[in-house]
Amino acid sequence: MDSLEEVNDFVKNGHQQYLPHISLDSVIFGYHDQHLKILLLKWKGMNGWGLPGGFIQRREPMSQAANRILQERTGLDQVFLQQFHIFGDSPYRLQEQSPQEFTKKYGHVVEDSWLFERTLGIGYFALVDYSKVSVQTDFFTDDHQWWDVLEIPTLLFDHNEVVQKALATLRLQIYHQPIGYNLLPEKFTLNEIHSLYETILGKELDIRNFAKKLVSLGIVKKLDERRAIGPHRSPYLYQFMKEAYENALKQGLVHTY
Amino acid sequence: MDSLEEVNDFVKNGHQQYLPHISLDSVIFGYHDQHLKILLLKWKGMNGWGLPGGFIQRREPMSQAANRILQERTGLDQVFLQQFHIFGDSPYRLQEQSPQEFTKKYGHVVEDSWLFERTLGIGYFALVDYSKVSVQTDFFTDDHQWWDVLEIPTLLFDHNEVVQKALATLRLQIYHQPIGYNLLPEKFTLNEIHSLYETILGKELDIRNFAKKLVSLGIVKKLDERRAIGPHRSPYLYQFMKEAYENALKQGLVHTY
DNA sequence: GCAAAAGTGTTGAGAATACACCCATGC
DNA sequence: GCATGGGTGTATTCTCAACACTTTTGC
Repeated sequence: MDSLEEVNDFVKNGHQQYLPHISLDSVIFGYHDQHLKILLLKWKGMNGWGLPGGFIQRREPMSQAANRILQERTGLDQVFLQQFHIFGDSPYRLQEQSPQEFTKKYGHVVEDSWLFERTLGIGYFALVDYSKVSVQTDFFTDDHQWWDVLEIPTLLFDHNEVVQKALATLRLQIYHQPIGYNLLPEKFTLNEIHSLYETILGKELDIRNFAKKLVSLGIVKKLDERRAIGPHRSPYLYQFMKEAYENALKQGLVHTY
Repeated sequence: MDSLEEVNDFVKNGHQQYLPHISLDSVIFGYHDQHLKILLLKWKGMNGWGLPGGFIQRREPMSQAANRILQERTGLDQVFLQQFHIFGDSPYRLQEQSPQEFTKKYGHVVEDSWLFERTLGIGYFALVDYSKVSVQTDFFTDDHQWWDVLEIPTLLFDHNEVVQKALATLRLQIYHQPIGYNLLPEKFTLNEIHSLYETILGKELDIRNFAKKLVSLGIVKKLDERRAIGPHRSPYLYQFMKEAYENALKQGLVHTY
């Protein structure tokens, strides 16, 4: 959606293609340099940041819409993607938006649009390999940036609430499901997965006990390879045991870290 | 909504009052006689059972809508009520409904209605005191019944999936949150809460270990009272420690049963 | 006294935690 | 040789799980 014509059509007639009153909002987590980050977009004209999102096509399964939106935005496919909450209570989710606001923001006159009506937001979160993402912006957004989860600014709409809920869900989920397959490269060092878990949980984990745990759960295995890392001892590489991992995803784990 | 006029108006003009494309579906759990039960309604004309549900008013917070619908249906207020999933993938959630079908079901001619459009379902589950519920039916339903969760029949729409997901969520949640405050009378015996947990989890729990656990978590306390139960030894009564309970609700627990 | 349900404690195994020193590498 | 990060094992504590007999009560 780049040309003015396309945008005009979307604003005026989008409800013929998309379900009105429902948006999908994606919290895309990436992990880089021992920091857990979230992809934010800068809204044109509003001078503020918000989550990427989109709408569900009239005859498209909801989860397919979530995948499509992620794909369009990041180029990624087949990543971990999961709904976690619906947002329909905050003041922003109650009121209609005004046409004047819209015109002011985008310098674009519109009398009426399905976009101004009340919209509930379905929150999805994704875990992606930071390095593989190539972000597309569109007419409504003109910049993107990865933000450390500890330094998220005040966001547009109710998106701070959405991010907080996503984080809380991720932290809870890590007790029941293995996490990391989509956040780490295929082969990784113990330190990398260790600080990933520390980062997500926001607390320190003894690395020796942590390694024992992961291996005893059977979801990672130590390889016979090492990675050269400059002036220091070369760390061993680890890899997820795909089968055990998938199994744990489905069955759920009960344990602590 | 009883008179034909009201129903007609709802079918034709309901979208002026309610958000289209979105319904709320409630899985109402009650506990009675050592069985976990779900409240189902019998759909008029369709000869099948389904979950109670409703729609969100245009300017009503979503969670308030969920409470209102529960209140209208059961007379209950201030119970545990929580969203757990949105359903938008099953074949039933993809297609529009046909006016002919509607007419056949309700013996009622309608050309077109917002009710025929594709509708996503927001699943809520409630935990209620079985004995306090007094069920209201409406134009679309003509009977109600509590069904044992182990004996749920084939339901209308995608409601079997909704029920299964609600159960799975409840079972997962019981590892992180205390449950029972809304399902049991104020004072209860150890046996009662014990079989509640056994029922929800669908497995046996050693009653001695179970009691130790609950007390050590600090969410119930043993009272100095007993209940007379006929020809047998009188059991002690227990009570939830409201503060610790609320705390555990908010903070989450990590432990096993 | 007997049938039915309630009450109660201990032990062993396994898991979680805490903790510190040596190794490899490049400069 | 030294600075930096990586690697490894053991002892202690705690939690979980398993298990059976005695007490109360009304008839």
